[in-house]
Amino acid sequence: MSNITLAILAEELQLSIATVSKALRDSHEISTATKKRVLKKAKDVNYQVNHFASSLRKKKSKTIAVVMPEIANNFFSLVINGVESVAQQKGYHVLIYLSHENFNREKAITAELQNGRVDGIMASLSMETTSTEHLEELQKKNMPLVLFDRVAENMAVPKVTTNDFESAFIAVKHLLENGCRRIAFLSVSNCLSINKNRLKGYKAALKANAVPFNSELLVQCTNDDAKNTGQLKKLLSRKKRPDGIFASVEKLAVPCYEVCNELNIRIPEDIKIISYSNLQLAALLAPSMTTIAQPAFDMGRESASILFKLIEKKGVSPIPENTVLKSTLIPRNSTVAIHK
Amino acid sequence: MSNITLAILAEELQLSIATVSKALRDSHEISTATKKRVLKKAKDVNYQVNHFASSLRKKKSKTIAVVMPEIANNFFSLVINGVESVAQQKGYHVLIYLSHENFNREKAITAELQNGRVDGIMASLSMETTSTEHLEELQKKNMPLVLFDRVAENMAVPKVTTNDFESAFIAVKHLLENGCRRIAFLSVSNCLSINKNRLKGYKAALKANAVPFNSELLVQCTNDDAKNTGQLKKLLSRKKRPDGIFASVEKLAVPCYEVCNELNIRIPEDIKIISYSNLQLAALLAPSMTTIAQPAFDMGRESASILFKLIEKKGVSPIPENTVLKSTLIPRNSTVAIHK
DNA sequence: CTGAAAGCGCTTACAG
DNA sequence: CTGAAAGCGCTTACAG
Repeated sequence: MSNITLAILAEELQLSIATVSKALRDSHEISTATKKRVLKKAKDVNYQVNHFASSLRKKKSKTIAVVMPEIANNFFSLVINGVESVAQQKGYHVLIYLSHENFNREKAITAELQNGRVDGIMASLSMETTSTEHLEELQKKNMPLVLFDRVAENMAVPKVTTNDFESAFIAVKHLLENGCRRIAFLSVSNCLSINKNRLKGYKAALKANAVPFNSELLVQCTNDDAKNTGQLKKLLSRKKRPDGIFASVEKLAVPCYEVCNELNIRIPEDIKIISYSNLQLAALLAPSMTTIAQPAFDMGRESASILFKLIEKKGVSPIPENTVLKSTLIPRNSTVAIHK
Repeated sequence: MSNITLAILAEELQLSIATVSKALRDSHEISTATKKRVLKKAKDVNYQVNHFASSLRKKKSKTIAVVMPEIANNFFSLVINGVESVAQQKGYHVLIYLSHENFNREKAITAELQNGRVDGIMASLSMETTSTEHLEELQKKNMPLVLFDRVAENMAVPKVTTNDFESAFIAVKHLLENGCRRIAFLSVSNCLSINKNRLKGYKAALKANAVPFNSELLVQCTNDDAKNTGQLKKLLSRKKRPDGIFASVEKLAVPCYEVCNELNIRIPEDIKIISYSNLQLAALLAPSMTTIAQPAFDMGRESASILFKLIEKKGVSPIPENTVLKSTLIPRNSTVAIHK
């Protein structure tokens, strides 16, 4: 990367570096004629500001980091899409880091981001994350931080979530109304607030319908697909097996379908399934899957907007706001009541 | 972001900045005792090297950019996953840029990356891209560049692709063997080499089976989902409608299913469908979809590895290598022959 | 309106 | 083994 510097430009134009620099950033101190000359030359030789020098001097990087558990997942890639849409518009660059649901990895990532490489951070926590010291470290350094979806409720930072209690309540109510009485709640971690809220919604729906809560129907899954499938097989092989499944993550729904196929359990006749998912394809499954769609793109866009406000210290209330977006229940054939 | 600098560290340790800097990077010039002291202190106060100062000085950013058409797509998110796996291991940071299949956006992105912000670039071209001047600009500046999947064949840079001719040949052969005679090829752009190769494979398979080529069955799709659906509706409403569909992109297969449902065209009885796709879920569709799975994760990992070699100028042959990975045909129910 | 100079925080060739 | 000094390429307060 041999590059053109301000010094070279200044030399060729017979101007000082300062003048060229100011002309390039359209300073009012510089005459229009000079600006024109400089701009033309800069364009001709394809001059590009050295980002490191500029960032070092200005102490701003115009870069944000998005830290999340994974990316090969419709939800998170839609989030990135949303983030990119704002970032691009505001001239920010987006670094991506994946924790792979691993707490230590998440800690290592946030530790590395403290050196000013980024102006702000968006994070969605790993399923293993129970402590928030690594995030508080960022706060202490005044690093703008926004949490999304899988947030730490106790932290005083802006959070963007969906209405987890409500959507779980509605989903479980939907299952109950379609005749389910033994509804298994598949979750991915019981540490995260998102799951706590969904569990609360689940319990509240049961209570509202006078269905007793049964802790045996809470299944905690992991990041290991094979293990999860095994666990589900066990669950669905029980004598008193569930007649409804409420999956808190898209990736848990797929093995449910697979295990049901394998064990000849009919959906929705024998068991009804509903899952959080953003896949359009859910409509084409056999049977089509009832889903709760989270506004993933909007979450990304919203989180990024808040982060940029925070970075630019514009219109930010001293008390961090919680933004709660609404998920949508999309009823399909995996939960319809079968009238015999 | 109030930060600890080398100067502060040096002050507290009563050492020179140079010594502290060298100690931190484990220079052989520094005594073990001093190194220990410095390292301990650095850890205590959570010192982090300022990335911009360091990058400016060393002219290396330890950052790469991945430029691609979109991300809310299983293929590209799996690619990112692969990239991240190598980047993380090699201590590189990953910037993501989306062209949204827009040529001008792609040009703007690559133009912005010329200022040394990144040490290298991985790119997959937009469906609108027909000229490669913007990439040649990067080459001229000696920016390490690797193209993947949607590559510009004429450029002398390392390319990572899949065996598109072969996989198309096999897919079309599969359709022919299952009785199809009028096979529609849905493509996304005829500029990209990937499509040219797939088209060649398509034609070769027809020829090998003595089925005449019919240009009416080539359907060029766009980035506009609604438009594509309309086009497909027209195609499938024709009197002499196709009896087989070969979709070159995952996102074209889904509307095929939808339109078939709408028009009461049975899959696979009336029409057989095969598509490039990496979705596991394809197995759970109604009917399960025959796919050609591209090794997306491997492509990401491989491209990134080559890029890092290029950056570090280790073991790079003067002639850029073409890496061709193999896709896999996974036969499912959307293409099985129905024996009456 | 233009320019000289300081300094952002680091790394490294050189001196001692 | 340690340190003084130059310099990466930029921005900006200040002088003229």
